Amino acid sequence: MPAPAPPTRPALRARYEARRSEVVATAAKLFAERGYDATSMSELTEATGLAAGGLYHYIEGKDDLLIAICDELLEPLLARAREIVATEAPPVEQLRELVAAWVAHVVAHRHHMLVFTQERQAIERQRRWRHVRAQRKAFEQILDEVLARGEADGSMTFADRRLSLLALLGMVNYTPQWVRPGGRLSPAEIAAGYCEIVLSS
Amino acid sequence: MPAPAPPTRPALRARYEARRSEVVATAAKLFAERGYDATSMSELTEATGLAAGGLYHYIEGKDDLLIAICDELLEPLLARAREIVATEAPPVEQLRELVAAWVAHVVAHRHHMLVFTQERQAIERQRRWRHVRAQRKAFEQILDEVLARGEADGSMTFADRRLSLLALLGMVNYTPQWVRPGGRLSPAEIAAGYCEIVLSS
DNA sequence: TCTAATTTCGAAGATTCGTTCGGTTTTTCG
DNA sequence: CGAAAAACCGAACGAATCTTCGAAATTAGA
Repeated sequence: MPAPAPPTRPALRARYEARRSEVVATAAKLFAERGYDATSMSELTEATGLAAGGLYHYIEGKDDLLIAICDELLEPLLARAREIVATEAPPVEQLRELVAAWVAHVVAHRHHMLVFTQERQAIERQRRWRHVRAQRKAFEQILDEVLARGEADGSMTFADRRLSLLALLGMVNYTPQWVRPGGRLSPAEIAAGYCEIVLSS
Repeated sequence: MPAPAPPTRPALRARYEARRSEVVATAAKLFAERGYDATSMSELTEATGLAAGGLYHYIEGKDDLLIAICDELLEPLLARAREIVATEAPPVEQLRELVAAWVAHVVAHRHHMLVFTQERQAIERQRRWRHVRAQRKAFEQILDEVLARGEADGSMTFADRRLSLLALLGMVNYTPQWVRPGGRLSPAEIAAGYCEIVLSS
């Protein structure tokens, strides 16, 4: 997973990874604003303060950045989602927790999320894109299972559960396109609103 | 609006416009599959059967295609939406008609719609992108006004009307990413499902 | 302090891409 | 038919791109 020349000295690993993560975050911002293919490496060198050679010390190539952005977005979200569904809480409560964590994550990592949703074709032409797809599918399955348990115990009602899942995915994935930091609604309020819309059928 | 060399003979205008529209549709398919920046003009010449020079008989440049795709998508949809809200029907009925027409349009023009939603940054760096933005805003305002009228006469209830509008936009805009021609649900069923989700708060 | 590891530099190279333009073929219609 | 318009061709150009590589500068740790 790490780039071409990760340091062998253990003490330097942390600094290296932190710097790499900075580079990835800078790339996420640029890619979200201008698009992946339209962002040149020279724009990235300018934004990071590194020269071309220095940049390639932390990444394998431009492709690598796309996968890194998705990984940094999906891995912690998926971990949190697994924590929540491991709980004994009833399905409705689990769903509220899931959507709250999800929306908060999406808002906090707007740039990563915008790259993830807007650059689908660019991601799909990378070598390691199946890993990203697997993580996305895993998260969607966790959601679906919670909806299914809620439907089974009668605490949720859906005209078509699959459509409700897709609607929820659409809502949340669209959120980073309109949220503004310090906007009228907090992430928690947005999440609560989405839950009410989906659950009150 | 037309490309560099539109025919002066009136009888040929129709054929010219039809061929141009074919080119735009072919471009929409390629852009939707591979992304705008990642699609080369030589791929487009191969897909259209035209050579480079012949292609530029119908378009001003690669940029032009992006705007043309959005225009062909939004113009008829906006016209239909204006027809619907000019009706005397109650807000709930108007909303159902709007969403039905919208979803049907989005499914019928999946490729155009995928380009419109996925290539936002590419569109925004074009000269004529404000026209596209205005059409999108106009459609969203029509939707918002219908929701507002429904809320005013008590036929609809929203915890937060703005959030319900954004949720609806998210659902429908996400639809082309998962619909398959001949899938389990018809566009009409999808639209009805979305309306139920949004209205039953 | 000294050395080996790490970080950074930046010009050069190879490739790809969008567009142009002079000319040719096909079609229209008087 | 025949002349003007329309449609089309495809090689070539200039610009922009990502990545490489050898060397220099900096830093860590003994």
